[in-house]
Amino acid sequence: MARKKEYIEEEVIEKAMNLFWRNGYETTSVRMLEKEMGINQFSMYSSFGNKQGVFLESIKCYKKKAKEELFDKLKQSTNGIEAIKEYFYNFIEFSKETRLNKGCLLTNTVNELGEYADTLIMSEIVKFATDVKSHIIEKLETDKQKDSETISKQANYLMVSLQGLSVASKMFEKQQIEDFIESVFENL
Amino acid sequence: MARKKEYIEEEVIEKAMNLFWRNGYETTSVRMLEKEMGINQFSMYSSFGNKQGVFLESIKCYKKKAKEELFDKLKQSTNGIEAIKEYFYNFIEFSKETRLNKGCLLTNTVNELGEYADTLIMSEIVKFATDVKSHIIEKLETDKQKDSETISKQANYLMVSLQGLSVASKMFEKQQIEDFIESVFENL
DNA sequence: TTCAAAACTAAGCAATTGCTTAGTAATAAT
DNA sequence: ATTATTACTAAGCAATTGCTTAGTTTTGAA
Repeated sequence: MARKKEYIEEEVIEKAMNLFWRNGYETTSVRMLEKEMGINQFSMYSSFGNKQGVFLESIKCYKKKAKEELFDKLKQSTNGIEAIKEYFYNFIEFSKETRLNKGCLLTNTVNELGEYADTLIMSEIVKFATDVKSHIIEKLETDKQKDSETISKQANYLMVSLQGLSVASKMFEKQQIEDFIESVFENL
Repeated sequence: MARKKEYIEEEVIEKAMNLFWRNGYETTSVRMLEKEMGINQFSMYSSFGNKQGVFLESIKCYKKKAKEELFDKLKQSTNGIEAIKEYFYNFIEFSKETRLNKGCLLTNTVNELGEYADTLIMSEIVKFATDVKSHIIEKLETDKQKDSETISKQANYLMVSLQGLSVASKMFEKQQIEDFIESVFENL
């Protein structure tokens, strides 16, 4: 009855996600998205509603990639704290760009949009952060000697360190980043 | 011979700086600057050339404030590592906004503009980061027992931690931030 | 083969962006 | 008082923003 789409939504969203990741939300225009996704504006709007819709789908795509390449590996690993350290190094690989890294898409976004960010976008970011933290807590809890207060404090410590890693890897060299990761885990 | 300016450049730049700090570079429009600075676009352009010029002057203003409220205090203090910890807490106070903080203006900027940032702006950011690091190294060196390799590694660790603090304080609550600072200094 | 439904192209919309310019008002040495 | 110099107001510039719409093409059930 009706004409078929000439693109696969998941495929073009992955392209959009990568552009947002490299470029940020505000400075990525609909024209740039058009080019990168390889589809017309009409198609974009009919598939995803508006620019924010494209971004929300991009976040979903990012979460999926992060799950596959970061969270699943963390869960599978059995060597406690060392597994979290591996997670830090995996994140650096995950967010690698050219010479410098592109950070975490969601950390970048909260840093760019701040508290004026759209409610929908913000709640997705908060959900993601909660997820990451719970994965870290889960790993910390494999050490039965730690009381819950220690776990909470160490989880906060690691979460903020991870944020630092995300931003710092966008402007610092490899050596400084590795110094940082090693130092973070020296005392746990 | 000629008419007098009806504003003091340093005064209106401080207002511009605060707007950029709260709002970011790209999302701050010339119209918003006009309102905040209380001067006409013509005056803005005749005093500072263009939007980038206003921002570069805002960076100078930020550096001056940071020197007065952060670096000078750090230099004066004599209690080694503890002084750096004080610096971390002072930064939180320095960047306080409403419920959440507004981070470091320069960290925000590098995170927003990335490597595509204007050369002039980027070099100001790098210079600032170098300054901060040298202040930290200077404080670390007061402990004569530390060899230069330890100092370098600890300086990198503290620099990235500071970046993490800047970003994390924009989205995390006070408790998590304080947990982080305490943990950072537990092992030094 | 017909035809309604959906997807395409491309032109165009109002609003906003950074920036400029034409015209007027204030200043102080002459 | 005149005059050259600078600062002001406010209107307007082209370019870009996110988004829409008019018109055409493809599709497959009837």
